[in-house]
Amino acid sequence: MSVKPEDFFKNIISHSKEYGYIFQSSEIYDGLSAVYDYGQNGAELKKNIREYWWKAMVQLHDNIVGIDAAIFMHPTVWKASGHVDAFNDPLIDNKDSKKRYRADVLIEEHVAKIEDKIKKEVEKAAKRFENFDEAMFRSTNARVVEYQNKINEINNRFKTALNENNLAEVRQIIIDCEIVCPISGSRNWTDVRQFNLMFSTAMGSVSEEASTIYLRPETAQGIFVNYLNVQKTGRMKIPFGIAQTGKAFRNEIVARQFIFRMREFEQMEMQFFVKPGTENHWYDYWKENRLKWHLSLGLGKENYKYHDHLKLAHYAKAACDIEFQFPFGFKELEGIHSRSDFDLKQHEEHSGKKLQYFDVEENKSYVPYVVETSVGLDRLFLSILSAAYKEELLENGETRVVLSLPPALAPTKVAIFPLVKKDGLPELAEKIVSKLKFDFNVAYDEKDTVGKRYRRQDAIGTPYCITVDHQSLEDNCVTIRNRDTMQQERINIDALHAYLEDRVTLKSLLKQL
RNA sequence: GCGGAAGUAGCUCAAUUGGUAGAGCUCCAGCCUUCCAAGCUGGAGGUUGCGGGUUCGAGACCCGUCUUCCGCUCCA
Repeated sequence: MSVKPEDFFKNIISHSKEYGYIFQSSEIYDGLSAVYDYGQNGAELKKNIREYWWKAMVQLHDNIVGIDAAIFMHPTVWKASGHVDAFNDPLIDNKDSKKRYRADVLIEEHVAKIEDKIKKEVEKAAKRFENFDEAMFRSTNARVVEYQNKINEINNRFKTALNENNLAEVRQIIIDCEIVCPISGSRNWTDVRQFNLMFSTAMGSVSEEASTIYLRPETAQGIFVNYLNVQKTGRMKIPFGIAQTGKAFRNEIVARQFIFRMREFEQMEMQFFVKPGTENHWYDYWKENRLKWHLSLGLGKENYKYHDHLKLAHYAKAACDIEFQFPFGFKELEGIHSRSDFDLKQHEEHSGKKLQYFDVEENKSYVPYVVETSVGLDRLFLSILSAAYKEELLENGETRVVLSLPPALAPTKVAIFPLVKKDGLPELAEKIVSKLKFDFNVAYDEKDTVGKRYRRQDAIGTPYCITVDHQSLEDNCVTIRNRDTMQQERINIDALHAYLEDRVTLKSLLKQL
């Protein structure tokens, strides 16, 4: 590929728009930042990816079932999950170094520094005196008392400021403490801004009755709050899983890189409930199983790798990402997390309901542990699109743009052309269309030269093109042309259905798993 | 959010120091009848991202705003 990487990514974005895959949201009104719409081809591709995931998870596993929980949930759900706190950081920028910090972290670090000073005083004194009484020293030594008062004052001010949501005061604390930026060493700070990563809206028709509810930032909680419903009504035995696909919303500070990080995105998650003590086994199982699923798409083994997390989220015991080589580098595609019993325990606490499982073999109840697989549908879409997009230089010197999508996922499976627009060829082509259209997405095109029509289908990733010629009227055969190799073979019209069935259906992918 | 670059037809790009917005491809109708985008004729498509200002006159200059791309953090 002679194209520069940054141009290559730009070309993919242009191509997506030009061929009806992805449009920017509200484009005629100048667009909306980090929100995108799927066009006529994008919607088909996305639907096919979702369906492949769903079948691989739900249909092929007899112990996994799927649900579709609402986007709106009771506000307490997000208190229990930790999102209200964890997604709520006061941020401040240093104007000189252009670095961004969490205001609370800056203050906490400052307090820690003062505590260090106290510690040093204590250590010095401990060396000087025999029979050293530390508590006595701390309460009487003038310097230490002064330090301690300072710490108390800062902490009190900070706590009050946070409770009152007084961001100006948070900034004032930073200024009063003479906190400097570690990089620039300056005190040239911006205002403190609160970034709530959850979108909120109001429920209720009358404003007094209205209560704030959130648009879910992840689909997982819809599974956890329904865990008992599904387990009981489905007579599920541990280990079992609950799968779900759906929209989630995050008010990202920096949302960028096309559809990689959007404010509204779609997740495909599966929470697997296991007996405590077996979680490591299932964690390893799903790590392997999910990579296998990705590899079945045939986009190249070298484009995937695991990335084990060293720093873990508050709920996690172990976590790893499956990363994909996007045009802008290896980035997270799917996360596999060992979430322990954190979520169900939290919901037990906040709801007051028992969310346990009675294990007949063990003859006791316990809160199951959870292993989660969570993949971003839009990221998956982008990974497939960017691996499929190719600008080829042909032997005759021409270039060809082709989307080598996995045939089972392609929006249009087959295009049917009459070689010329007369002599009864269109009629025969139409006949083939009406025969195939019940089982496959088909396209019909009679405009321009056949070569041009091939290229148009290449550009949207149609895996096969069927051409009806004069000979077809005599021998009932047509040529079928392969998108990737551009090779043609002659095949009887009656054999078309079986030919396509073997090559373009989800079944062909599912069989590999 | 901060800094840098950019925004002209569906796409890629022009437009002399400020003087009537163009080309190629695409698209549509027709001719031709050809198995890999290249023939012929005609046609559609733009309040130059949006709003204001300077000017006799702005695509160009100034201010604001929106959006995209590249860096700085988190995540699916």
